[in-house]
Amino acid sequence: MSATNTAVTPQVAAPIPEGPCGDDDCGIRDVLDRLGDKWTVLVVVELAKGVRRFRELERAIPGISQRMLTLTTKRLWRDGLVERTVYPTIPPQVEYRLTPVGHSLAGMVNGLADWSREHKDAIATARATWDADQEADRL
Amino acid sequence: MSATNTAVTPQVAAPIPEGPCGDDDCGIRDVLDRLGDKWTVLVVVELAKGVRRFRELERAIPGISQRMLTLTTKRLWRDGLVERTVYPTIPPQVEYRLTPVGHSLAGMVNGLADWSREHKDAIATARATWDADQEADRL
DNA sequence: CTGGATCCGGACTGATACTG
DNA sequence: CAGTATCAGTCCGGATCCAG
Repeated sequence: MSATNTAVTPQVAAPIPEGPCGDDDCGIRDVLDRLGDKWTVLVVVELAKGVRRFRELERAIPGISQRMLTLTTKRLWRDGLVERTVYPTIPPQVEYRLTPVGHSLAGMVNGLADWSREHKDAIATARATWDADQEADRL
Repeated sequence: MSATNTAVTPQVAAPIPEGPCGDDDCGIRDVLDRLGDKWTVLVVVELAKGVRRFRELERAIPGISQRMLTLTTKRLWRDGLVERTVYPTIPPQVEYRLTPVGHSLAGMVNGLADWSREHKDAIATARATWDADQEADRL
């Protein structure tokens, strides 16, 4: 961090060659990186329905592992999208709920879900057609 | 897929063996898997501005490799989100442009971008605060 | 109940070299 | 210019065991 002495530092310390950011691709990445991972969206959707405890989330999202649930909720918590309330009882009890920002994200996600449902068939069809064409071309 | 005798051909017959699918997490995965990978969004955003050739896309998206651009465009093409026009000239020339469906996706993406820009700071702040708190707790 | 720590296999990505 | 093929490095996700 001390810029005073670091004369050379042959490190590849140039991983921020971001350039474009001209119109639309500015902070998109931040959001999509999160939406990209399998579970974040599902957790958000589930929490959009109301307050949930750890176990409840786990049960509500078939296939998620404790590890992933922990990581996902932690990230959402860290980003201020989820509020985490701990009751120091025995056994422990932790409640998760969306913050206002989290709710707005849930809104976006629902928009995506709508789009997805709306174009799902079209995409599937296009894909099938494409595959068929490729097959045909090779023969 | 050549259905020889399919009398009815239940196109959408697949009831989607998904477990939950109760409200919102039906086909979301399909879309987000695509939005998740680093480049798809950027390509879509770029193509939303107009027709682009391969090289143009490559230049417009700093950091993308030919390989990734090829894969990304191919996937979008396959899904019917992008149209691919080949001019058998010398040298070859290939144009990419969004299909109507692709444009609607671009619309969604822009919505995400707006949301992202709107809450970017809030998230950054929350994250910083969170990190600080964690630090504090350990001391 | 909640969640941290570790091991490990698979998927995705990027760099490079080659073809038409 | 447009695209394919190969290879190696990285990271994510899942399973498991352990702790408060």
